[in-house]
Amino acid sequence: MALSRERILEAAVRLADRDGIESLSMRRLGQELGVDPMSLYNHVRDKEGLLDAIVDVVVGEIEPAEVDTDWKSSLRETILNARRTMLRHPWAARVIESRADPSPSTMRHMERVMDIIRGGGLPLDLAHHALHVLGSRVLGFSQDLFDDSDGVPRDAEAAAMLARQLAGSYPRLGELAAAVTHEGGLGGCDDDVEFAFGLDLILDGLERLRTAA
Amino acid sequence: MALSRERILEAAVRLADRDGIESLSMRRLGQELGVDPMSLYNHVRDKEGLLDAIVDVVVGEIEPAEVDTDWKSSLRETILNARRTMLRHPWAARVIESRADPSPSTMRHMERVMDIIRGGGLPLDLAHHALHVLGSRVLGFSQDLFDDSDGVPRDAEAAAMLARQLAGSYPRLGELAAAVTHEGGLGGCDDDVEFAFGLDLILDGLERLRTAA
DNA sequence: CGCCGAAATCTACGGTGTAGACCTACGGCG
DNA sequence: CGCCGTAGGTCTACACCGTAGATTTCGGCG
Repeated sequence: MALSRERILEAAVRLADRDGIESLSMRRLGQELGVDPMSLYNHVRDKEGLLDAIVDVVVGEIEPAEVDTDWKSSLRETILNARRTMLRHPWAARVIESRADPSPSTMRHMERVMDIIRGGGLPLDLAHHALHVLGSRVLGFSQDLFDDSDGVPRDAEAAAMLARQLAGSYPRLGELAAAVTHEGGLGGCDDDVEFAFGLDLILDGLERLRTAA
Repeated sequence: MALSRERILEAAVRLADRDGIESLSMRRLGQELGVDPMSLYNHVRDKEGLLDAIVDVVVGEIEPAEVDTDWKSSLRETILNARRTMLRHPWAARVIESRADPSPSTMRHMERVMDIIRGGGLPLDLAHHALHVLGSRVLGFSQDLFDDSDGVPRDAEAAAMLARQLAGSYPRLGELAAAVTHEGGLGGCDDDVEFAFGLDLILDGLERLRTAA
């Protein structure tokens, strides 16, 4: 089977999915394909070019939303689709952020997003703000500062212990941790609902600004 | 002058500021300090430990907000202070995102943020949501998907050209680019006002949820 | 002085991306 | 058929990286 750009990209994505992005080296990739590492350079400018390319592949996997008269629903669906894609390739967010310029499929995605926003009747300046405030969320990044579904899900005992010890130096975070780890009120911390909560808060804010204008 | 952890960290931050984070290697850093690279390992576990440490230094530079009765103003000020710090160290955001756990000064910062939020009267569950929706914004990351102050600020001619060529494949982005590059309506694209816009939209949304509850 | 422990250094190993020379196979053409 | 240009695969080699492990240096103290 002849080496080809497509085969290289497919293998690269597979390797990153399986072993993590830090394991994606030209040598490992060549090995994966049973080929000399230098052969890859006939199909890809350099490693940066390879990363550009697999980002393009992954972003290209995002499904467009169904046509829908309601701009908020369409946008919501598009962004949740993006998030689903990024969850399938956990390394992708980091790599995308490290690219200087958006890839073609990223441009296509942004165009679709912008089309939904403008089609919904938001004026150009508000649409511009919307793109900024949504930020990397339009590509499905949850952009959480740190993972507070920590404390190991099932070990409620240890989690509560950690929350209590946290409370010594950081009382406010301690009470939060205690509550999140089920001991107190809000049960657990579902990333999906948090993502949706933030997204809806932003979309609602935008709509309010639209009707105000 | 004896080598010390403090001197190492200071030099590392300086080097990253000056030459970019990708130039920060143990060898380069040793050279910067006129010392054998291996000497650094007497004060730092390994390179990851070094990165952990300089993140902690940078986040520690964030100034707390003045005491203020208005939680929204205090939080706004804290977050804008964080942003100022991050703008001084453009590499920091990327490095912070690559850490698995928050550093001590990050914890302190989060504690202050949480204290402001809770002090403002937001119930615990809403405070939890708030931390998530603010995400990395609490550390001042603008998390823009790509830099749309592109097109080279001063070269309005070329920028308009680029906008027009963009309009071929991506009409919605094209009209946006045209407007942003001053030719149309909204003049330019100020990252600071965009950051503040998004922040205020989120803060206002949170306040509305608070009063609704 | 001698000794000890910590800090600094030296050497070396296995990894990285990739430049440049080399080889090889194949399609087109006289 | 023979030839040759070219595209793609391979080989070798270089400069860099992080760091393990052995070794040397040096300041303070008995």
